[in-house]
Amino acid sequence: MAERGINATSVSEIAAEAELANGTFYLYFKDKSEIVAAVCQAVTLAMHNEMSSMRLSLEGASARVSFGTQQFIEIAAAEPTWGRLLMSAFTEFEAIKDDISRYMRLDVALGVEQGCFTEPVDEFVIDTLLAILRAGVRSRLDGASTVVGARAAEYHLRVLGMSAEDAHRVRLETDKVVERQANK
Amino acid sequence: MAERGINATSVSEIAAEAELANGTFYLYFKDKSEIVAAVCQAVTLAMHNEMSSMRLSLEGASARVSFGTQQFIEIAAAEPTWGRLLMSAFTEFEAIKDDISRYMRLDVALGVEQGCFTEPVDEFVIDTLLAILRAGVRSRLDGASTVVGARAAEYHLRVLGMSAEDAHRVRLETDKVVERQANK
DNA sequence: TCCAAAAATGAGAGGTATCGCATAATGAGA
DNA sequence: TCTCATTATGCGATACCTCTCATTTTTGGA
Repeated sequence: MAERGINATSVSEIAAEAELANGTFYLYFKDKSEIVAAVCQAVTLAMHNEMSSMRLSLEGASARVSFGTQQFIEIAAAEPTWGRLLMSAFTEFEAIKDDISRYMRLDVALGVEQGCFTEPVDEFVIDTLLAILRAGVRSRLDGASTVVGARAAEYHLRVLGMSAEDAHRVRLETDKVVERQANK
Repeated sequence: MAERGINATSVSEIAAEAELANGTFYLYFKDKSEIVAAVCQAVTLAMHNEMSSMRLSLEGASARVSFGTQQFIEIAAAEPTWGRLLMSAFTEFEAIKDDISRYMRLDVALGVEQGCFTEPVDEFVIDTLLAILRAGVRSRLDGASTVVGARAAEYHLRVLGMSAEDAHRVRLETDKVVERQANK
């Protein structure tokens, strides 16, 4: 599915791979989209694990948001096959939203507590941040440079209420950390 | 298609309505998605026309962006059938992006000229603004109040480099105009 | 050994997109 | 005005797909 695309992978193929008949597939998944969601959940979990230790080492919530955003985009770009799969699942399935936003929510809430974000943590801010993240990943997969990750990170901070200058400063500071992570 | 949904409308039905055979459909559209894009293009054009006179009466680019964003969301919410159609087309088809962003581009460029926006007008800002707009429409269609329109407008201005306070001020000022448009 | 529940099956209904072929429209030259 | 090659338009059988459902097979506790 990751290699040939979602549409090019038929349910019959999946069933055959599992040595089951076509119809049996539907006993385990409501429809084709549900298995895609399940795969994406695993992918996002792996992505979060890959960056969690470094993310948690950052004290400031704004730095965490900045780092998380850039890193998510870079990881997705480093594995375009999975990145693309994730993108196609992003809008089609509600379920995936929760998985991707889980850590984002925590960081944003922390930022409000720390006083660096003025925006309340509700469904709509999260949706907005996710939308920006998605735009960043898409752009990066389409060939844009690493700069889009940095910009997406700054946009996140701006939406959360930080001034353009502060957002820029925070993002510059996380660049070292992003660099360090890239060399791992 | 608007009434029963995209998926519930089969190509054969469309062809039958046009009094043509199934296969003939594909002489006019590459695939089903292409006719959806064409329909959406017409819808967005109608939406822009509906608000263009009021939008152009605003002098400041930031006010135009704020008004345009809120108004787009409200129009889409007022005609949920078309709004939903638009949303499903939004991510699936590149073509629709250009139609929706056409006027946004002009307003943002004007804002840079007027000095109220610091962000360069490139593909990625536009993608980001569109992503936020989309999140707003979706949220509104899912039952959120008119507040999401206002918030989406402020987020737009923040991403474009305005401080949270300035963005808020501009948005409050456009509220009267939005009100006036709603009563038309 | 029996049998109800659980698991699996595959035919079939309805969909999308393709393709080779048939027919209609066009327009340049005699 | 007629002819006819060329191009545009239309057709429907076909391959392959998704999802449903009546039916059959398997399983494991009594």
